Amino acid sequence: MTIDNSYKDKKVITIGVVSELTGLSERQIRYYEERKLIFPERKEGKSRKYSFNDIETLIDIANKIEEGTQTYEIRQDMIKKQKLKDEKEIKKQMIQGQLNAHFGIQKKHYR
Amino acid sequence: MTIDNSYKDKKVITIGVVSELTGLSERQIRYYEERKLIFPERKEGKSRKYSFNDIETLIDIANKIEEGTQTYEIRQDMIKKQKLKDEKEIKKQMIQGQLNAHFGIQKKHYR
DNA sequence: CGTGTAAGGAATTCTGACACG
DNA sequence: CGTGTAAGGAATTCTGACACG
Repeated sequence: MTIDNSYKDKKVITIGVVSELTGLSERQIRYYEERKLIFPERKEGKSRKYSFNDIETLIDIANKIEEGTQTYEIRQDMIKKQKLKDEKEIKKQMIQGQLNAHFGIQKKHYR
Repeated sequence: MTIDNSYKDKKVITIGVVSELTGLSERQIRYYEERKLIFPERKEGKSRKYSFNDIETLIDIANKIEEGTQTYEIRQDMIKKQKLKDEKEIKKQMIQGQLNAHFGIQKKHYR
């Protein structure tokens, strides 16, 4: 689940290819960026570069819009989901911290 | 080993990005194509598109050339390796065929 | 042989704006 | 609100060629 993100997350695809792959117009793709739904990379005033992950996100966005969802709502949902994810991560780290405090040093004995 | 080739093999990257990612000049990248070492995709007279796999291949090529290997030799090696791979695949299928001929139908009884 | 470069053209991408609904 | 489009400019890519070694 955390393996091979190397390719999926690399922002290397131009908007033309993204358009072909998603079936969306370049106008739509740029607009969803304006509405803060996707975040292509841009080096020194150059052209936008997208990742395979961005493409999947775009397909999800397109589906939701077809269902009548507004970009604002989509954004709220994305923020909410991210928040939940962050909280889980923090909890996980806290529990790990507790465990380490109690058993961290002893661990060495087992190995 | 056969999972997630979906991204690695998709030809979606322009030559400019490939150049950045490999450190090779566009001239070099096009030349290696001329020497049949890489095979970008081109739709209707459009620009070349490369995959992440192509990028890895290019890095290997660059290393070999630095060592003094000529493009012709690199190509021969690639052909040889491909041949070995094909032969293994055929053998595998033949053995599978034999097994199926003997036990193929009975398999159903076990399940 | 492998690579650089200048040349001219074609295709791509970008932005800001007007339009419609 | 979400999307199309024409407009003009900038950046990208392409090919064939000459150059060097």
